[in-house]
Amino acid sequence: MKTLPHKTIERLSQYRRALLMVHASGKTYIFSHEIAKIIHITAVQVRRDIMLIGYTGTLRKGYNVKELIDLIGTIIDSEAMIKVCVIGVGNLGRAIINYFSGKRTKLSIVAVFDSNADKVGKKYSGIICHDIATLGQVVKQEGIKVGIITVPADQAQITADLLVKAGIKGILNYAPKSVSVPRDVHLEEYDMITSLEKVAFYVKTHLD
Amino acid sequence: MKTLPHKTIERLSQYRRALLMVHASGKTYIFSHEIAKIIHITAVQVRRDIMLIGYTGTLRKGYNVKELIDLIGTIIDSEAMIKVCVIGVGNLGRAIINYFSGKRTKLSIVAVFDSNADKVGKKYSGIICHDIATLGQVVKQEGIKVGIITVPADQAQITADLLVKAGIKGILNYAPKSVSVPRDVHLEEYDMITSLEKVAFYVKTHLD
DNA sequence: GCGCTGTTGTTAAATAATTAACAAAAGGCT
DNA sequence: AGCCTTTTGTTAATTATTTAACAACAGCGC
Repeated sequence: MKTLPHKTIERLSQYRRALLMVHASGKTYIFSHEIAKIIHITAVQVRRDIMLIGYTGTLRKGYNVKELIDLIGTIIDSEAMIKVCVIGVGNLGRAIINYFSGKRTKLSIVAVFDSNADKVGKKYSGIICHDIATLGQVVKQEGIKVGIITVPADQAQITADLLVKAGIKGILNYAPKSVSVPRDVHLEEYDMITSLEKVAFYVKTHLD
Repeated sequence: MKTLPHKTIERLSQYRRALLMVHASGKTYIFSHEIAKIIHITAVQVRRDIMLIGYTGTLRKGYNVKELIDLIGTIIDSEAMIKVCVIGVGNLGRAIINYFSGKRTKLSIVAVFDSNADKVGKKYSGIICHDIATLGQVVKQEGIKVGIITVPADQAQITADLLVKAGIKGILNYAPKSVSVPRDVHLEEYDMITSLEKVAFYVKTHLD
């Protein structure tokens, strides 16, 4: 299969989440427009994405929910479990740990790091907090592949460097400062202030 | 000016953040490639965005940092202060309140809501927490225009409905469930699990 | 002064993503 | 059976965004 569009990858994750809920409710087949409704996009886009991953539904019955969930799993999940760590146990770090724990079988937060001595040794949602000084060691030992940065802006780059040095392959950066990483490390960045300012912008222009 | 691309709006917010730092460091002029370096994008894109907002730099000197900051302000900020509220004082809600308070002059979180009686009446980063039952009243009274949803997934839609009914014009939804709103309310949604799964996907494909 | 270098502003080309269009087929209805 | 409706799968068109290309020009070195 040729490479999937980035946006399709994101939507596949959303489709799965929606389908899991639908599946839990006992429904076995679903139409493209029903999926579209849940995610608030168009049915065409759903069908197109599903076409891209090579799945085929049944005419006039729609897609088999279970099969589609499983297929999306084979596309976006790794065969082996991917281990994740969170650096920075502030409110945001705790929100992520708490919110994420146990939600996915192939993706798991296995370690948390902080520089604050009061937090080291404590458990957060069952995951023990290590001293950030031990990051390299723990990451290598556990085979952690992804790091989520939730430290203050001024420590973002240092943290990213530490992660890269430890052999991490993917970084999700929530610090309000862009970091640089080598080409072979996948980086996603998200800043809440930017999003809020964007909403405010459209609210403003709408008021005019 | 014709309408700016959505992506440009996002970048303007990032440019401003970067420029504020540069300004604080005492630098008065900056080249497009310097801005690009900070944000990790290309210089062409920076110049193009700046062209779109109608600013003109000085050849061989670059852009006047202060002027550019101010111009971006006139584009993305509202003339009057835009008031924002947060619904859901869990870890994520607190992270946002804490992180955002006092960062912008034209955008301010003025109220927080929760349904948990233990939280109502308490202050978070100086902002008092109201009972969610009073949301409509407070929003109207204060003239709040934007709401940030940080409640659990199963309460997301109810919360969105409440906000819309109260007359909110923009919503930033962090609950892991898409909500529907009328056409005239601007909606941004962001889900951390989707982002994490996306990173994991690219890490996986890189390992192959 | 003249050519060289570096930088902007802008138009054009390329790439990415969404939306439209529609043939094909399954099932219901008469 | 024949027709109508619904839904998929796919190709084509459209729209959005990024990237490339390059003219213009300011200042520097000689």
